[in-house]
Parts: sequence; structure tokens; C-alpha cells
Amino acid sequence: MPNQSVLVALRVMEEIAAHQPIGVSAVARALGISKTTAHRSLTTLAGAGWISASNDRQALWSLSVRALLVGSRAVESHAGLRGIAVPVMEDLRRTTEETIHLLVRDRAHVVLIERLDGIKPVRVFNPLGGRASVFKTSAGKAILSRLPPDDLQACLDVLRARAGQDDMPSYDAFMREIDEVRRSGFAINLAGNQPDVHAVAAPILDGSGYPVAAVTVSSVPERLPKATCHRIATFVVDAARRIGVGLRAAG
Amino acid sequence: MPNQSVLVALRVMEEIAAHQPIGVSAVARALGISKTTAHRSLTTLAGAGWISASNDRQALWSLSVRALLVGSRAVESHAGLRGIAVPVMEDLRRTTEETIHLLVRDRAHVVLIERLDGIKPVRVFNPLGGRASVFKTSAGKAILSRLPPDDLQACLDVLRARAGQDDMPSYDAFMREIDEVRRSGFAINLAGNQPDVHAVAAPILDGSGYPVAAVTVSSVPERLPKATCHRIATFVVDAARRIGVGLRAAG
DNA sequence: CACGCTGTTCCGTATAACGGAACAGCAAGA
DNA sequence: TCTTGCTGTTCCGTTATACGGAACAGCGTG
Repeated sequence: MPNQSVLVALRVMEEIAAHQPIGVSAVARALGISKTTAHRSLTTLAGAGWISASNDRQALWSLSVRALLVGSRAVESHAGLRGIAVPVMEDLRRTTEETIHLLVRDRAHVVLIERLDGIKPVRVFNPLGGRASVFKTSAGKAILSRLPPDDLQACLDVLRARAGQDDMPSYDAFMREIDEVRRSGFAINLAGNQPDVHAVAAPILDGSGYPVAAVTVSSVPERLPKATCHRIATFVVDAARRIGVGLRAAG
Repeated sequence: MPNQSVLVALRVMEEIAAHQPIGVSAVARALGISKTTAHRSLTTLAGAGWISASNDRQALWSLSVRALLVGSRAVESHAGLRGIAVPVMEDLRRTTEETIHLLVRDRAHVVLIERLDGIKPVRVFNPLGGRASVFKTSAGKAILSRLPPDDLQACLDVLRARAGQDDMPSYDAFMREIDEVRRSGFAINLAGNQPDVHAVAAPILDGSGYPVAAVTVSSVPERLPKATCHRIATFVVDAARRIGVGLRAAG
């Protein structure tokens, strides 16, 4: 296994991201490495400007802005997905007047890469880069419904291991829901991830039919009851389709 | 210098962020390292899931979502700045009906860490994690105006080296403007960074008086002429003050 | 005052990372 | 077609480097 120190450094950054601000000993304990190695990794990362220490008596480490600068470029990697999606998302917001999200998948999670706020005063708020379970969100279900069988099975294996815990849906029920999403072309989430947030999602397919992302409309339950979700699903599906067309034209 | 391979890997990621998608040879050339080292670094980063290759004939590398997942946590490092700022930013948007930005400084740049879209149809659009010169933005001038003398001088040295190039302001004119900003408490930018974008900014000070961030109101010149900038500056300054109070209360 | 915890430094050794060289595959040019 | 110049990839020997144990200093608690 090459570049052990790099693997350590990356795990250190992930540990900091999850538990910042955090000290040397806690990092070493969490990763099962010696304090010496953790300390060396931290000072190296700090020297490169990716993390910084609160200069208290007991140094606690946090990610620095450089990490954001580099990480934020990751959203541009999907063949200009965001640039193509944003104008369509603008249209969708004009039609629905609600918050529009653009998400991509990372294993068993979806990550928010763009957001357009709803127009009305009461509105959902999710930070960019935010992460949620692929099993509890409409975007996750939308993407999973179009995944190739092998990729889908890999995700479902994760669910089988965790079903029941943490409000995870049962394996069989989830399978049935994915089938239904595949048939209808859109997914609905009624407060399954965050209480008081309803959402409807549609998968964005690239030229080869792979679901690279999902668009969603989110709002509070009062403005987005089940019936309304079904009614606006047409617009969401159409927006996803238009973004897909743009992707094929671009790349 | 310890952990050379880590330093290489981080530089590789920065190079990818700046020029993705990019191949092995180009990375090696840009960093002045051997193709072997670049290749090893890339495969290690890919193994850890931070970058991924387009599986074309000629492998081109891009940042993966994992980089965003970690990087996005960097915005939480400033003692809960965003959580405190967002509600105040909501108020400011309600008052002005324009786009509200929250930015922090990284050396001679400001980085956008949160954005609330304006209500009106024509509106500025800046991606989160986006970077702009501290000398050409209202946010940059607002933050610089409250920097301790040493930090300010370090930045001004950068300006002295680059003054004239790239639409950079002259050293003396910029000094005068910073003095004016310090006196008035807010900064204005009339299309100095992006054409057709006017903005007004105020610095957010922590408990020790250090300018940790800036809030801005941005819009198109028609809705934000110079006179209007001065009129709404009161609201921007007050928003920045309220966020500062929240910071002091929190930590 | 000892104990447990911080973070930090030193050091010997095992190993891992370096770059040169060689190879395969593709594209443009002669 | 055959060359030239670029890709990316693999192998290998040597050197330098990253590892963890042990020891140290500083602080708060029992």
C-alpha cells in the first residue's frame, strides 16, 4: 500500500471535518495511530495551510479556508453540471416558488451541491456540502431508482446491514418504493429525513443513462402535502430531463 | 521538512482544483516532480476517494465529492459563524430584497461561504467557495479596514507588488479608500470586481475586534446606484454588528 | 503530591517514497 | 509506413523518510 502518510493525512482531515475542533490525542485515538504520527500529520497539514490551530493552551485543530477553496471546485467536476442546472433550477423555482436543491451521490449519501432559496418567508435551509442518507431522502431514492443493478445492489447491501437502526426503512419496503419510483419517474419524501420538510425529486441522467444527480423541490408540509407533491412532480421531472439534455449537448 | 508525500499530495489536489480535468504528465510538469511521483500520488488520492479519473483512454483526474464533503466543513470552523450569521442575513434580505453574501478572508482573497439569493428576478449569482481579490471587492475592503496593522501591511505588500496589473488599484488610492472605509464603517464596490455588480459591505468583528468576515448586499447597478449604497449601508453595518454580538455571546 | 491527561521532542530502525529507465499505446507528421 | 513525441504505467535499487516507543513539560483533578 503506497503513500501511507498521505492516507493518514486524508483520514486526519476527515476526522477533523467530523469532530472539529479536535486535539492531537483524540485524532490519534480515533484513527488508531501513534500520537507522534498524528502530530506530524497535523503540523504538515497546517504548514500547507489546510488546517489551523486555535492558539489556546491546548491546541485544537480546525479546517481552514483552503480546504473549502479546493473542495468547492469538486462541484465543477461533473462536466459543468452546475452551470447547466442552475438556469433550469431558476425556472423551476419561478414555477413552484419553493426551494430547489441539486444533489449528487457519494456511496450511500447524497451531497448538496447547489441551492436556490424559495421565495416565501418560511423556507427550508440546508448548507451546501451538507450530507444526508440516500435511503431517507427523495433525491437518494430518485438516483437509486436509475442506478445500474450492480451499483444499486452495493447500496442495498449497506441498507441491509443498517435496516431498522436510525429510522432506516426496511429492506423490502425500500425495494418496493424504488420500484415505484422507477415506474413513475419521481420520488417523494414526507418528513423522512428532517421533520417538517417534504420534498419531491427527479433523477438527472447523463448520455449513458446514468443518474449523475437529482433535482428536488423542498418545503414545509403545509405548502407541500402529498397531493401537491404529485401535482408538481411533472415540473420536477421536466426540469431533470432538460438538465439531462443540456449535459448531453455539452459533453 | 516532514511528510513530503503529503505536501506533494496536497499540491496535486490544488493543481487538480485549478485545472481539472488534468492528466498525470501535466500535474508532474506543473509541480516539478517526476511522473512516477505524480502517478503514485494520484492513485493514492483516488484510492482514498478524494479524486476520480474519467475512464477515457487517456485518464483525466477531477476532484470527487469527498473533497467537497470535507471542504464544506471548513465554514463551520469559525466558531459557528454561519449559524449565527444566517438569521441576520435573512433579516437583511427582507429589508433590502437583494442578494446577501457572507465572506471570509484567505490571505489576499475573500471566499464566499454563504449566500442568500435576492428576491427579484434579475440577480447576481456567485458559487459558494468562490474566490475574489481582497482589493477589488467591498468585502475585502471592509475586512482590510479593521485588520491589525501588521496583517494589513502584509496584504498591502501584495498590492504593492501587483498594483497596476489586472485592474488592481494604485497603492496610494487604495490606502486612502481603506482610511475612508475605516472612518465610515462600510465599503462600496461599483463594478470593480465583476461588471454589472454593485455591492456594499461591512466587517464582522469578533470579541477581540478582529474582522473575521464581512456581509455584503449585492445587486445590479440599476437597483444599487451609489446613492442607494449609502442609504442601505446603515442596514448592512447593523447586520454586521448584530452578527458580531452573536459571536461574542457564543464563544 | 501523585495521577492522568494534555501536547511536544528525540531517536533508532525498518520501510516506504523517490526518480531514472524502460515499456506500451495512441496521434500527428514526414 | 515508419518516425517522432507525446500519453500513461510498471519495475527497481538506493536513499531518505516516516514510523512508534519512550521520555519530557505543563496543567487540572482526585
